Amino acid sequence: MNAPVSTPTSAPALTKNQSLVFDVLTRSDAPMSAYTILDRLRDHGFRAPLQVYRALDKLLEFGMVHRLESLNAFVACAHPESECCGQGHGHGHGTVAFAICESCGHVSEFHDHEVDHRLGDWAKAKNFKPAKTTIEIRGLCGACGA
Amino acid sequence: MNAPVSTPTSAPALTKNQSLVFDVLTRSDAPMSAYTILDRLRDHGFRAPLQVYRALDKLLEFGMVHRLESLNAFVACAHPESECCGQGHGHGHGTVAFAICESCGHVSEFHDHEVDHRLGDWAKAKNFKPAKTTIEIRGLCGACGA
DNA sequence: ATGACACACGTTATAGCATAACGCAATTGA
DNA sequence: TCAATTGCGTTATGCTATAACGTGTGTCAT
Ligand SMILES: [Zn+2]
Ligand SMILES: [Zn+2]
Ligand SMILES: [Zn+2]
Ligand SMILES: [Zn+2]
Repeated sequence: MNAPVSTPTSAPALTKNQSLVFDVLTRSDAPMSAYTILDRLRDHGFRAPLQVYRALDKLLEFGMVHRLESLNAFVACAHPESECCGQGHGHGHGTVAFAICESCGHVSEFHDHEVDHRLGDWAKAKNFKPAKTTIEIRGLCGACGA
Repeated sequence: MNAPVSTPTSAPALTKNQSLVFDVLTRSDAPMSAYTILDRLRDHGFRAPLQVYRALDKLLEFGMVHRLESLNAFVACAHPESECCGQGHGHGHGTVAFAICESCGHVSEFHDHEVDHRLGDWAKAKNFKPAKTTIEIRGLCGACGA
């Protein structure tokens, strides 16, 4: 009874908990910490952090959610579904960057091919095998900037 | 008696605690968490996390130490002291990137002008005012890679 | 000198983020 | 049917970071 529920749409089937977490993140206009998500889902039966973390682990694996390392928080993926450097797993997007407004909390997700290549070249030159790349710009968005 | 001690060399004068923390980080060949630093300094009178965090805050401000967001850990700056995009504060280096080996823990700090500009251009186009940029590549270093 | 101020420090307590370890239930596939 | 896998719920624990309080010490203007 806890198995993922298949849908007629695309994307991997989500379990109930995964759907709940994903919905909360999707509706939010700012990153959320795992504990904030937990609080939003108390009414839906969530009682412990692990319920959230387990769902997040899967959503991250599916590429439907991103973790913001500099914030210890999570956002729903904002990709237009299909991007240039599809790289195999899940949603299929390569390295992505985030611009995080420290005033209003808004996050812009974007991909810059050039940056990606440039870092790839450095890695190749140093014989470094990249697994996951984090790019986060903290600052003030257009609406909040002086 | 707790004021910074002036030295004949360059760089800002460090207090005793700041020096101790910086020395530990400098001697380490891998990033250290604040609590690991604390443990290393018990013999020197450190008893509480705040002693470490306060020293780290200053060292970060001076640009002598960097925080690795994806690791919640800290490293001594590995710059050759003077770099291209000096940007005012402290040591005077612009945005820097880190390649972190997930096997041996070794960290390479580098600066890529092109990447820096590219992200700057994106920000300018979006009217986003960057304050601090994080770039971290996790993977396997040349020595550890298959 | 004396007071105001800034700053480093030490201590205790608390807040916030993340995982370990256990056992149960349902699904899958041999 | 049996074993392997996956998701789930619960309790306890560990790691990371800061709040709030008070102390001592230099600096500098009065
Ligand atoms: Zn995305
Ligand atoms: Zn904003
Ligand atoms: Zn540096
Ligand atoms: Zn290595």
